[in-house]
Amino acid sequence: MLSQTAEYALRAVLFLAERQDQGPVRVDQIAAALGIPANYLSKTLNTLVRARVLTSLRGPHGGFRLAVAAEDLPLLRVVAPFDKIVERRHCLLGNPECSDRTACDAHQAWKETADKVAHFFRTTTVADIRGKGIAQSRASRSWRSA
Amino acid sequence: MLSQTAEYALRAVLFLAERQDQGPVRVDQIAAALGIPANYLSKTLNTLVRARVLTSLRGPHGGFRLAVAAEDLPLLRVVAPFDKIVERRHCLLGNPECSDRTACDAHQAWKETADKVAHFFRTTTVADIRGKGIAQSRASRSWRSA
DNA sequence: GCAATTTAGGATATTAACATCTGAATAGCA
DNA sequence: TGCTATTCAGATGTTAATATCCTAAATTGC
Repeated sequence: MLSQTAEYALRAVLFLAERQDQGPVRVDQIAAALGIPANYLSKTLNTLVRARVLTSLRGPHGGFRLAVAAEDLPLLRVVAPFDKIVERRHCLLGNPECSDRTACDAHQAWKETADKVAHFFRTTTVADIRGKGIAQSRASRSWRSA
Repeated sequence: MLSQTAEYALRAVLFLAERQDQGPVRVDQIAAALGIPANYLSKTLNTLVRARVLTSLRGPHGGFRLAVAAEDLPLLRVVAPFDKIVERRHCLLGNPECSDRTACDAHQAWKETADKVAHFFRTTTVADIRGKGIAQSRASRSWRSA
């Protein structure tokens, strides 16, 4: 579903959301806590900095922190730099010319499911899944009412 | 979403479903029609034969055909030999110890979406998406009633 | 049985994802 | 101000997925 890299990114951001008030967190701390290769995570977090999801600070007392409040950070923004979740999902069979009007055979049947997935990543924020034991996310709530 | 290989498999099976009554179809015919590398598709179709999705016939007038009626062939059976769609979807963050009872933070929020995807692949058959312009698949119908 | 055809599948390239290593920037202190 | 420890950043290597090539095995028709 998610690539390894996108999964690392998401887990790291969730970890940072927990420690948002404790100043910058070093990459080796995150890597050790989550069991992720430190140098690779460094590269991944760097990508998130360029995507304005995180801010970084070099030197002693440096590290990473969220650039946005967890409440205003949809999962899509964390994952998008690595996986083309929304775009590639438009056609199950990967047909580039497949739009809603000139639909391939699988398109209509798949569309509804794909929209659910896209909706989840767009509307669920980091804050929504930060605490443990959440019964229902913002995303699933709005589905039910839809 | 789907690996390249799984996508090839699905497109080929859909193509075969269209020609189910016209006898076996050669791999080079399928490959040419769909723009897929022929030798690679040959391997992929061979995997589907071992998975009892297709039957093959060698020699002149040989080729591939569906081993099952399109109505009785869920997309999951076509895709499963290549991608672990259902299994890996249990936890968004790939935590192997993450079950429904000891859920990771993201689990509950993700579960509902993942179930939708799994349900689509399990309940949508090749026949459901064979014809063009299908308004609503079997899968989406049952969601609405749920 | 022989030749033509077509799948089966092993061996080999190529590409992209994943992981590791070296270098650049910052902060604090002498 | 310049030195050193610290930490992020970008370049380099490694593995797995994708694609190609080539030979073997099976089937048909003559």
